[in-house]
Amino acid sequence: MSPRDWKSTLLLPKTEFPMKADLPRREPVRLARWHAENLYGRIREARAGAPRFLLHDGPPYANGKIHIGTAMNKILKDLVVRSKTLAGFDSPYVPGWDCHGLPIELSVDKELGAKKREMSDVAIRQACRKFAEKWIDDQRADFKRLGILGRWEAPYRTMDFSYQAEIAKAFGGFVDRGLVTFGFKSVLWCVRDRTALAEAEIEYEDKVDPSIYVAMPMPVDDFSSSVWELAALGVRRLYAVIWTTTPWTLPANRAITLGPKIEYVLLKKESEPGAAYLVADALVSQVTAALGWHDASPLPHSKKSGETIARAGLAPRYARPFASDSFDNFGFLLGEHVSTSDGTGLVHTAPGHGRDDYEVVRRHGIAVDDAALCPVDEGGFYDANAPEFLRGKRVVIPKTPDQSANDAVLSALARNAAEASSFRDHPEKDQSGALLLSKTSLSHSYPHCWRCKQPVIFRATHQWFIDLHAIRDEALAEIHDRVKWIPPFGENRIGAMVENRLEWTISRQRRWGSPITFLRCTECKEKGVVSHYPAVEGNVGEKQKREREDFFERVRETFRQHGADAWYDDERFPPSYFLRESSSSSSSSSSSSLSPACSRCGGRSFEKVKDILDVWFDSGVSHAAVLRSGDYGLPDPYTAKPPTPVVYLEGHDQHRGWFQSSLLTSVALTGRAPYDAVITHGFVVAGDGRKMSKSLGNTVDPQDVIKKDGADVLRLWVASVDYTTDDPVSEEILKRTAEAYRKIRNTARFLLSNLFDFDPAKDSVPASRLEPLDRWVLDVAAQFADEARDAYGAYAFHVVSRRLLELVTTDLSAFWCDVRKDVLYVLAANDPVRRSAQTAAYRLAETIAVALCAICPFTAEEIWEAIPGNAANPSALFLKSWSNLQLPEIPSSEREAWGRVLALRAEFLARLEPLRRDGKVGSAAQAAVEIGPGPALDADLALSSLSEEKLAEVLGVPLVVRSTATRASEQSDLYGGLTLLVRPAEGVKCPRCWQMRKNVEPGPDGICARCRRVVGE
RNA sequence: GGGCCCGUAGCUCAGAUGGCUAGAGCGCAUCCCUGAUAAGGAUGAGGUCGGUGGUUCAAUUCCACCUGGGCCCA
Repeated sequence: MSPRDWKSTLLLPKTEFPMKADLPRREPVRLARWHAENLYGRIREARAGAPRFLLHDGPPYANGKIHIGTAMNKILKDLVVRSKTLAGFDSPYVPGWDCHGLPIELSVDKELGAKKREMSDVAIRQACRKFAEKWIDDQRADFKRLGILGRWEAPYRTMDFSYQAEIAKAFGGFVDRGLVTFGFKSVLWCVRDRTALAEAEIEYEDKVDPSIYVAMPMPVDDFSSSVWELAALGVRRLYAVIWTTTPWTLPANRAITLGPKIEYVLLKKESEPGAAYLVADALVSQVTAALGWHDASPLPHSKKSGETIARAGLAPRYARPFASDSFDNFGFLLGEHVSTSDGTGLVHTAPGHGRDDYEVVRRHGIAVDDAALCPVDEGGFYDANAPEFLRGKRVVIPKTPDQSANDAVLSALARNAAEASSFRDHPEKDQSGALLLSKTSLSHSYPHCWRCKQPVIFRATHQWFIDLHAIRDEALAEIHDRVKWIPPFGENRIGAMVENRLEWTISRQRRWGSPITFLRCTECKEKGVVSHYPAVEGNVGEKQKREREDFFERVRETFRQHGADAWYDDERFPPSYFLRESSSSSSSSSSSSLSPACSRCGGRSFEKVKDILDVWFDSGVSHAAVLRSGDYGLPDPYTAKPPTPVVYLEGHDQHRGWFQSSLLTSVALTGRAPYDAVITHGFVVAGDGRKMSKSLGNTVDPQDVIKKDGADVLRLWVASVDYTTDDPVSEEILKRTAEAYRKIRNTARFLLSNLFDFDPAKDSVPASRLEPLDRWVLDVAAQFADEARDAYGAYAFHVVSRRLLELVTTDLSAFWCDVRKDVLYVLAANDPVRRSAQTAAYRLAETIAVALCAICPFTAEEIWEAIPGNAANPSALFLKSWSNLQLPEIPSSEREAWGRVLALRAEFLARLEPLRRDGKVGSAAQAAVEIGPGPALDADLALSSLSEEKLAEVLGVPLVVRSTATRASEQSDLYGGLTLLVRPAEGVKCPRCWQMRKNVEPGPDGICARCRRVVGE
């Protein structure tokens, strides 16, 4: 006869909650339900009227699949939104997309191929729109799959008609403030395709160019004599030596740039008494070697810094070549970009043909607005601004040697060299007296057009700018005084960038974007004059101001209705369309109102400017287009009372990008920063800390993680890293994350499985009647909840996830759950002690679900709905807040007492180990403890209401004996030398509760007295 | 080349204003349990705190330089 089956009399855990998460399969099901029941909308309704908190989405660019960095960014945002909701706020989230711009246009170019040439602007733009829409759909599906909660059915898109209208309005606002200017700027230019190129359209390839040294004469006059003791040095002729690989830019020379800290000397040749050549001290040997000047050496006491030379303050100081007036130049300028790694340390500066050149001139406050600064036309030919004998020569890719600008320039210079008198009156001679000192050739890396593969040039072209001078101080004040930067170094970073930024070039010669809505007078254009309507200048009369306002309002209305495509549709919306009076204009217009005229020539024929705005302008005005306009279901956060806090959260690369464009536009238009706080995160890198790249094969694809582990694991990873630095991700790291996930899941499952017969309404034990151990564990949960709430408040998500994991592993799984099994399984269902433990388990499960609901929403809800009483309305979890958690706390004295008791437990476990090693006991359940006398311990036990019996439960042993004897060998460090003896427990293992008991009944079916009482019979 | 930032055990993180044998969780090793079971528990081994120099009675913590890495510029 087999022994009786006591197991069936136990209340063993029971649950439907699966141990295996199977997230890749289950998450989509839950997602579909959230969508079907409009969870986002329900949360909005439930939180209506609550204090509002606004995370404003920075729009990702709609041209490809999301990568791990995009995923992390969106998950972090979701953590903010969900944790704020959890904190009781109404925290809406309207996701957005950045839709205009070059990358999309280029992709569409590629798709269209030759067809593009026959397509209208509007048709091209529609193709771009389709392309963006496709990727928005793709990305939206991925974001939703990540569990990001938001207004996905109505996101904002910078190509929305309403958004385009707001862009145009914002642009008008800039014009109104007088911040928009028009001028020249050096941009990359392909002379074959006759078009400006963006950095992304450039390929670097080797090219052979002339390498020349040129000496430009400096007059021996008051200026030069104020710097050097020329008379004493015996100098009668003075030259500044420059080096260049683009001789064709010499006719555009306007300055020589020196390094402020670089030391310069005067070189003298034995063979050429009376002449001196200015070069950088550090480059003397390099230059003399290159020129073959074996007899050259620096003049004594001629060493001067660039700063000294340039600041001497007397102009002009050198003769520039190829000019009718050689002294018509900006003289010596200072530039930090000057180096002594090659050349002469004196940089030939042509603001019409170089980016640095342009910058250095602008930084000296010199306007670059004269067409003569760039004597090269669209095809790369010298134009009327070049000396007559150079006109028609081509600066790059000449078809014949005769057409070569470089050759023409070099021979003109050569005619000067060595004072060859026979050329004195040659018509194709440079008159400045510049000397070609040396000409060799050099192979170097040079930018080429990616389409036609030809070398490109820098060429000054008409561009639109936003002048940042007027708003810089305001912007800096906002950066430093209003905005909270998280982490704090963001303040430095963006502050330095804004301080050093000269201007914002906002025009692009492209089609896919929001247009710069100005008209240009065609009559003036024929005369080579630029005249715009409405007035560009800030300082205009009332009438012009009103005209301008009307015009931009007309544009805004049109775009709102028809989109910015209207600007490109000259048939339906000719220039005159925009010149009609705005419908919102209040003036009683006479029916015979004349269309406006060009302020310069009085002409009435206009064409549209077809440049588009820099895409950073588009996304930069999202605060206006999305937050202020009301077009996307959001009440204006800035005028709300009290104002709604607005937070931006992006990678720290956006200090130069969106954070800055948003700040500048908002300051210019409204005088304040658009955000109250800016959170930045680092970049996702590979496991070894290096950047991810497809060629290295070290990328992690979010799709793969979702397919393998599920979105919740990816989310837990995001929540576990300190996002303020770079964030490595690798298979190993994700494996660790998945393990942590399983730990949390299994512990929750244990709690749930012990609630199968628990009805919270009927069976809950009030806090005052909870068992000491359960009071303690709920206090631990309360402490955790406080810390988690604070950490969420500080956006320190990794602190939340770490603390949650610690709670779950240490306090729950390894201790409370383990020790509580006896009570939960063995006692009668309704035993108050068991109900106490269940009450604790119930609250703990709730706590885990709530704490986890932002980090792992799928799993949190799964836990939540498995809690008794919640199945009917699982997503109610997402309407909970911390205050819904009922976690009784205990006095700190009791908490501290528990701390010491648990130290006693640790000591006991350590002392148990030798017995286990010797095979005397298997586990704590087979051990007994004899504890010596200790008044301090007695006090702690009293504080924590622990009888000897309950202390035994805490230690997980069947018996604790207090003895009066003190044996030195058993002394511990606790309680001033408390004695602690661990030994095998006496008695017999009860077949029902598996505890070692002395009171087990004899016979094959004998059980202990406690079990007998439970079982009855 | 410049600006900003980062570098604590295999992994993720703690380590106010410099001060005990640098901590936690995970992982790992060994052991236990088999009534959370493709689970659970215990114990333990792991760190020249990126490197060098300096300030100090004392530095992971302050300073300088170097090195590796990231972002943004040039």
